[in-house]
Amino acid sequence: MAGRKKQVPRAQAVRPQPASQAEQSATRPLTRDDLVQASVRVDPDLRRRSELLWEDRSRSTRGPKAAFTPDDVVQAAIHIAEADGLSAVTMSAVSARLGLTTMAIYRYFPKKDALLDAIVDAAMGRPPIPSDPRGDWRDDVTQWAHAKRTMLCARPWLAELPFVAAPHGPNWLRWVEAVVEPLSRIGLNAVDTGEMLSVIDGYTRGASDTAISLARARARGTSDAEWTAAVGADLGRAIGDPRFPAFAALITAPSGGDPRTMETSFDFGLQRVLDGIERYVAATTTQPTRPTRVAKPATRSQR
Amino acid sequence: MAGRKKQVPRAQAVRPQPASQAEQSATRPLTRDDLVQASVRVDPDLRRRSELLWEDRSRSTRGPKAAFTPDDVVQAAIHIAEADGLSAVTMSAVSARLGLTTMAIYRYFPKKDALLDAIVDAAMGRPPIPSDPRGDWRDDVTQWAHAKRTMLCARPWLAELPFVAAPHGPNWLRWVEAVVEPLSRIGLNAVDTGEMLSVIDGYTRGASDTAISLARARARGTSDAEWTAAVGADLGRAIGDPRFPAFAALITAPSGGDPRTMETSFDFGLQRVLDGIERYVAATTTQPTRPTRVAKPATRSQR
DNA sequence: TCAATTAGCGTACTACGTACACTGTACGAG
DNA sequence: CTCGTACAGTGTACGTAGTACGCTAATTGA
Repeated sequence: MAGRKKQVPRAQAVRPQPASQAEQSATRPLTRDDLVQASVRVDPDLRRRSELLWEDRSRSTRGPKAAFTPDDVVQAAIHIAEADGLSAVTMSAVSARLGLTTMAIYRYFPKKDALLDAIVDAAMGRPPIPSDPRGDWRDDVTQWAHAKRTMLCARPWLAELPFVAAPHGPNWLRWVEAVVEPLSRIGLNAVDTGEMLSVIDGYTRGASDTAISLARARARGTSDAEWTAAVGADLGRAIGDPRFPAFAALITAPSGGDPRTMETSFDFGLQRVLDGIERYVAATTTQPTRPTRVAKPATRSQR
Repeated sequence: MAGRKKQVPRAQAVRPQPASQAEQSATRPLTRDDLVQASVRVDPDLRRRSELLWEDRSRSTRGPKAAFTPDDVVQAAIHIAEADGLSAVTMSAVSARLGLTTMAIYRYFPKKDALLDAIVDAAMGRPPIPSDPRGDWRDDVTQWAHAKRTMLCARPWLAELPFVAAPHGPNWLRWVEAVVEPLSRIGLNAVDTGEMLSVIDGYTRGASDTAISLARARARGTSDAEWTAAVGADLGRAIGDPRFPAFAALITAPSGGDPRTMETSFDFGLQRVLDGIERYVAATTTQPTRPTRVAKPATRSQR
């Protein structure tokens, strides 16, 4: 009943927020400070899901002993997801794997959403530990990005979940911490450091999509040849279509004997991103009075 | 029956591809050329879904006239998604909106998957048209990235779909074309142009996540204050926790009177990415014999 | 000892996707 | 003009998933 679907009455039209709130960040733009403010009044459903990720689940000793821990349930669900994909993770399947009946799972997680939250966080695992605090931040960030990409590719079923809106659990914070630490070594102020975090994490997740798609196809039993054929067939529709001349030229151009694998491509792009960060760092530290680089949308601010 | 779930038998263990294929891109690395190869033998289900996106749906004149077009169905579904979220898009709801019974939808789309594919492509809409071919590529790419981000934020329910594995429809190709065109103006070779495409699109999608999350909260009726409180409450758990010192320091640091909105933050990061690309362009064009920049993973290749 | 608390079970209800058979309609070949 | 073919939409029914609710039994603090 407390689900978040259909909270809005059907009669309400396309624009759920008529005029009371900004639709983009126009009238009341959200700033970083807003995010840091203390929580006052939160959607109780999300609140509960978040708490389930963080709270210590060992309160009462009364009653019969539980046969499993919440983590056992999560591991069972992850096992099913690895084997048969996320769609096979049903409450029945998870309980059956533990030798329980369907409803027993609800003693561990009140909703399937909450279980999925826990699965996401557990599946992320631990990030690599950065080098010593005197190491080169660029090496550590590179290692982090590759590790995150590898993690995402190893669990392609994670991409089937709405990654964005899930509550942030301990492992999520661990991953963030592992990249903020080297980024903090750059010497930028907090705001800029946050921007760099967004750039690197954004690139890492966004640019891993193709590899994730391949990994998912493999997990489904599709051969690499089949996958490339399917993707190639879609992209190939651009060839000869007058609507897509530039893209058609791109994919038909010879690669010139420099075949790059997906991972080296990822690394190549990552180094460009890090180059851009370094250029900013150089410009900032050389010139202590950093100019405010606020750009109007769709307009290049600075180069 | 033809679904892609449970194709792999349950007994198969965690690693679905034991030794026949490479697990990462180690033994048989996939290169860009593989993608361009002609299609031979493809998953018939995905094949069909892709064809439904491209084929001309006006073949036979026999039989009764259809009351709607496939696009009418898609628009009805999109309307429901905008109003009540993606979970409200059921076959019943879509047909009811058109004044039909549930099963009538299957005359237009054989599976819900196929309908969702069409919804995704239609919801992407048309990209902005690049400036004249003599314009600055950087302006056009910046405009494109902002437009894509705006598009994603305007339809936050798109993020609930597994964006990655969906077939690529006409609008998807239009968006790609719209950014490949200015990228082609840089003067890089095809391989490098493809890399830059990946960098920019990856950053754009990945770095839009927070804004999408906010947009989704708004669509659900959550106020901005509630959303910031929820996110802030999660992030705030880092404060005081010895496991997350760097991140705690980051979010507790004063912003120094330079509050950036989400959109300016996005643009700031985008300009860093474009800086990195420009730096590479400068290095490449100055020195015609471009060195092969292939990095081993987790190791910086060049700076 | 006993009352409170809680693990797991069984039943039942709802919603959703969709297979299948059926009805009626419109066109085109004869 | 007619009639068979092809197709739009309907109605029914089934399987699966999530989960509300109440029950039983086990465990332990008071």
